Amino acid sequence: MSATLLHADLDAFYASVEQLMDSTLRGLPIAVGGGVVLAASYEAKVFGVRGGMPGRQARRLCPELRFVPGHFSEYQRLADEVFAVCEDFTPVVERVSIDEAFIDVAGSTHLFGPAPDIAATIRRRVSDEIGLPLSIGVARTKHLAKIASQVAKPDGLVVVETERESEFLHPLPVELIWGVGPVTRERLEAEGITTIGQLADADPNQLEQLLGAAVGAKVASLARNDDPRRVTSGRRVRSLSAQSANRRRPPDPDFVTRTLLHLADRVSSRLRAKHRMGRTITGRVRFADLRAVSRSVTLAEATSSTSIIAEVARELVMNALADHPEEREISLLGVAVSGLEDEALDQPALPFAARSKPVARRDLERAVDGVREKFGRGSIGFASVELRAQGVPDPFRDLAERDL
DNA sequence: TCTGGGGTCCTAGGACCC
DNA sequence: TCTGGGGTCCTAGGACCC
Repeated sequence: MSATLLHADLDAFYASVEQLMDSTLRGLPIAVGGGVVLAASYEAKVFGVRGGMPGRQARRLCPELRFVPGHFSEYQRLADEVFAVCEDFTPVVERVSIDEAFIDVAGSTHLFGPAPDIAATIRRRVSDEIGLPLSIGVARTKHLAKIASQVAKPDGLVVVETERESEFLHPLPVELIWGVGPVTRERLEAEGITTIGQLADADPNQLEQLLGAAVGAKVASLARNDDPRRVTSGRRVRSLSAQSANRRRPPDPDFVTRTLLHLADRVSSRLRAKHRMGRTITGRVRFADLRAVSRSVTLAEATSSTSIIAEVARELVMNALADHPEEREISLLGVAVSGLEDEALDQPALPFAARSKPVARRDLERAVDGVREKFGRGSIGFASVELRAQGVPDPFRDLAERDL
């Protein structure tokens, strides 16, 4: 088997788009966002600015940092253009997020040449035609290709020849393995394991002891370079959720009710748009100290109803709050729906009054969906007005919940 | 003045059934 | 009557990814 699998990853994507659209931003440390850094340019990363970082901290690290508001619909449009270029070479393109994808060119090399040449052509075309830097890793497996693209950044191409895989992999730090985050890295380091090579040599039983059966086995097999995953397009979503952080405040029942209605509305309208319903509803609360708790319940029947999801979530959150009377303030509320099923067939065209209550309610909510489709989300809705004023802009939420 | 939002998968204990 | 094992579902929490 040869190296025909590509991992393509747009560099500092949101920030690169802003620099593309406004040439005066090029070469400058910029951050997309305000209260929170959603993305930082490479010039800003040099100072230690990272995505997810509070704006204040970022300013402290880099006083000349320029904050720019996001152009969220542009991000979607440009990313789609980039991966359309990839699809000129093969239909086997698996988007894993807005800014990255796996591409299997095994069936295309007889037309377009060796995989590294295809990768170089894609990079050149994306640069010439769209103007964005794209890093690509080429290897025999997904895992190696992904690591190669990380090593290639910024704006580079790294090819891992099949006969040099161990040579490439073993000196690299363990945190480059997909699934090794801060906690796992720390645990491994405590055992003296810091490189992938050391991990590959470690006793599998010891790793399972240390990390749990599943994580231990996965990490060990990736370190030993055993990764059978194929490139596939079209996985179905397994859960949908919405949450909103707020300034610390007492859990006033009225605020909780209105916020959960808004969140339930976001989740349920997405469910209805996908013709899906869910049986398990989860309510989440985060307290002032950032400790979070959740309560969930599985219903006898799946639902996509705004009012049912909102009401159940309210009960769950109220129960969670009652279990923690010592907590005086909350900092986040969330709603999730899982256990998804395809929507049941509609009830036949009974007269409105003769339909069951849930179906009548769903018809009402569908009507709301229809108005929004025509006039925009803000045109009609549940408790959305006050929520818009706080936190992250809705266009970013829309982007985060997009379908790839 | 301690960090956004949307996801996936795993674990562990308990309930319940056979 | 007691003991045992296996399987599945549910719930709460956690690690990790983009």
